[in-house]
Amino acid sequence: MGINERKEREKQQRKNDIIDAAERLFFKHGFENVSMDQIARESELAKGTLYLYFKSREDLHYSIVNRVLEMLSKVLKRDYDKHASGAENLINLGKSYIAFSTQYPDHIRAIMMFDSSKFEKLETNQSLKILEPDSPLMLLIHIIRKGQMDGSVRKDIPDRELALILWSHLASVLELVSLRLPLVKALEIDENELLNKQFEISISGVILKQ
Amino acid sequence: MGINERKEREKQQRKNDIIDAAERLFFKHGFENVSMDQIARESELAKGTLYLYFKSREDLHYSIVNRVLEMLSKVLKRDYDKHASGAENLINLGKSYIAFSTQYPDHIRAIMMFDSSKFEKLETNQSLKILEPDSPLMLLIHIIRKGQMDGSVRKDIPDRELALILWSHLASVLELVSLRLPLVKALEIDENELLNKQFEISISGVILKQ
DNA sequence: TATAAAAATGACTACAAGTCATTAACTGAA
DNA sequence: TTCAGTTAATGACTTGTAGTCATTTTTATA
Repeated sequence: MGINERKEREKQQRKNDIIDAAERLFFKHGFENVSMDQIARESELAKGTLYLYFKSREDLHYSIVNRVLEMLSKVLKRDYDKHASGAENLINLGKSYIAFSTQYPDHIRAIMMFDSSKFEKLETNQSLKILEPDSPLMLLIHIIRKGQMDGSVRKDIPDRELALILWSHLASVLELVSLRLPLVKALEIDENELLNKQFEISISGVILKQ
Repeated sequence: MGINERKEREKQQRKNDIIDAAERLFFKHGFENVSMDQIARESELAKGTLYLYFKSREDLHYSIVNRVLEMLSKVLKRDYDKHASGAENLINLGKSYIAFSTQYPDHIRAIMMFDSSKFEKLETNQSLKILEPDSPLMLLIHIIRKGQMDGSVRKDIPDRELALILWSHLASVLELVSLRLPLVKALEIDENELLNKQFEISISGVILKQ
């Protein structure tokens, strides 16, 4: 059945086109300031059509987020070194994430703007993507487990718990820098230094000195 | 002019009454699900009146947040021990904050739900309240500075920077617990343990062993 | 008691999310 | 080719809500 395959491909393509259009507008004007009508116009479709591909505005937003997470995931995996220790990988992962956020500030903003309290407005499977094997969080858990095995990471806290803590630590400072920069500036703090220092603090609480 | 004073007092009172009403509804239904009309009804005023006291819905939300921060500030100050070292005070402050969040989960939710990207919709002076001398953040900076003076806290990172990092670390895990509990549960993690472990991790990266 | 100032009102406007009856495009069989 | 059935797309419409403002009510003052 070649036709059904083609249709499926076209459907995915269209979905991607809509996400592209939404992303363009979002990066330009900020998500808050972009309406579904505008997205429809930008993607050269009627508004109703958007709702054939996305359950809600939130769902569309999350699709952008999700694509960013996939990008991030690829970068993090690329930098993963299977011969290095868990601790080394942990440090690399943090650095990669920070580099990514410097390179794609708009994309990071998109992630940080997503309000997770609206999970119920998503297509049913969407919200569980963070728990899929390929997600950044899962990679982090894997690295921590590895570090606990090779003795370079503390063992007294379960891997999943440690991962969640490190992830949210880094994310919180990224959020500070990408959404609350005025506050950071008001305290006369350099945002890059802030990111690096925070990273050093939480990493030093987790890896074991050899 | 006793009359003007009385009027000012009544104005503040009314403002507080509106915040009370909004808070009741918010705690009951979640902020997203409460309209200005409902708040008007609950506070037995017309909708237009609300806008005499608050510039916008966001401004009203922030006023709730602000009152919570004042509560928190009082608690933290009460637990401040001027005879203890900076490090000890730092640990106490963290514990107090965590205890507060356990005691008043709704209030913490209100803080965490506030979207700081909407600062421009606030009454002009509102957004700067975090930088006022009495705020929790400023108390934290003070404690860190003290610790740096008495040698119980690392000196290589400026006080303001360290404070912001610690604050956002703790806040991020609180957010996880108060807004993203399903994720925490999906990873089979106990939320109280998560809070305590995260606290231990970031604090150990900051205080100096004697 | 009259007048001015301040406070409160709620009908109204503007705008955006989401729906759905209708129309258009495509497909596969006759 | 044609046509019926299916799938995709449309956009006018509904619904809900934030915020406004001309009007009314209340309060202070002379």
